[in-house]
Amino acid sequence: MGESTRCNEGYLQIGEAAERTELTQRTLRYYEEKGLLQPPTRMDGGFRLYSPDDIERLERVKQLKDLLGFSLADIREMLEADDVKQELKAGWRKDADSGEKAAKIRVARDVTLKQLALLDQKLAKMASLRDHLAERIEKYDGWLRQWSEDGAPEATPAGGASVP
Amino acid sequence: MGESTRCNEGYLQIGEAAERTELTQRTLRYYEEKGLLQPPTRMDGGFRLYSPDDIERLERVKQLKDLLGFSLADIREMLEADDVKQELKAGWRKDADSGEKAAKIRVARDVTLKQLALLDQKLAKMASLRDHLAERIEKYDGWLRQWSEDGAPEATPAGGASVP
DNA sequence: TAGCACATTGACGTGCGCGTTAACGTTGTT
DNA sequence: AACAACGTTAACGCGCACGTCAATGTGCTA
Repeated sequence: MGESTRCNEGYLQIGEAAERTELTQRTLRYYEEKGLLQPPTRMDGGFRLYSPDDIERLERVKQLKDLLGFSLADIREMLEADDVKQELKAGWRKDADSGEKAAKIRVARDVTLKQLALLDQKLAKMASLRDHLAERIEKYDGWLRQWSEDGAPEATPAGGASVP
Repeated sequence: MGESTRCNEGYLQIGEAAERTELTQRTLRYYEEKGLLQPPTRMDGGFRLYSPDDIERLERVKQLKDLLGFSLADIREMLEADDVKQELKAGWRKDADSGEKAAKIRVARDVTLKQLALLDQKLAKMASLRDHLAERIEKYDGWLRQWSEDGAPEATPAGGASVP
């Protein structure tokens, strides 16, 4: 078969996982080594098998790295809150006493809150920067208008980028 | 004198410049080496003297680095638009023909526009991430409420971070 | 003029985030 | 059984963004 319906239900080998996430195999192994993913399951021969959840996590790592420019260590920290969520999704019904559960959830909640606060700070600063840029553009346009009225007459059909 | 009213009008030596900007002397020299600043003026002996404009620029570099996580090369590019602004501020009245000026300004404007578009993309993605985090917190709170109603009764005065 | 804080260049070192190569094992097909 | 395609670990290398000496020169003060 040319098309690959290879491994069990949506589980991917490292090559395919790398393609899907647009990361390199080296990077996947590196992230595993650095504890950003819990080690994926292996085939009998030792080949890594990435679950859909693993893929999801890899995509979150990528997102965080591209977006925030954080170090992998920082990202590792941030993802620890995710882990609690995963533990919830998995078989937690029949687990230990509810006090522990609640405590863990509270920790995860607080961590997430701090992340949110941090993100809001960044967003605010970036918004401010954005406004500065916008102002500058208006100034430029002002100078250009004044120049073309006052001085030499020149057509000015500059290419524009839309700002939705 | 204990207080330092040292160099001429607001010009700072590298040590003080480093303090003001919260960067290291090494970093300042490195940024200069990499062309992020035009080389500052020197005293007779060769000591660097940073003008207020230099300080401003350093602070912008820092802001861009912290905020966006860009490489210094990227930042260098972004700052080239700033340079045009500076050229405007300086003696440009009696300069070359107005066609050149207008062309330069148009270039700067377009570069700035692209930066703005990029920033808006980032902002959008970050806002989306923010919403995800907020949703998660609500879910956590939901679980916690359900647990405390359904199961063990426990006081829950978790420390909160305000989100203005 | 001595002394001390501060600066200069130059060189080497460091941690991160991978890239690259080598030597070797596994899978699936023919 | 043979073969290509894919995977494994281990090790070295690299570019970036500086940190950290070392040897030397400068500025101000006493």
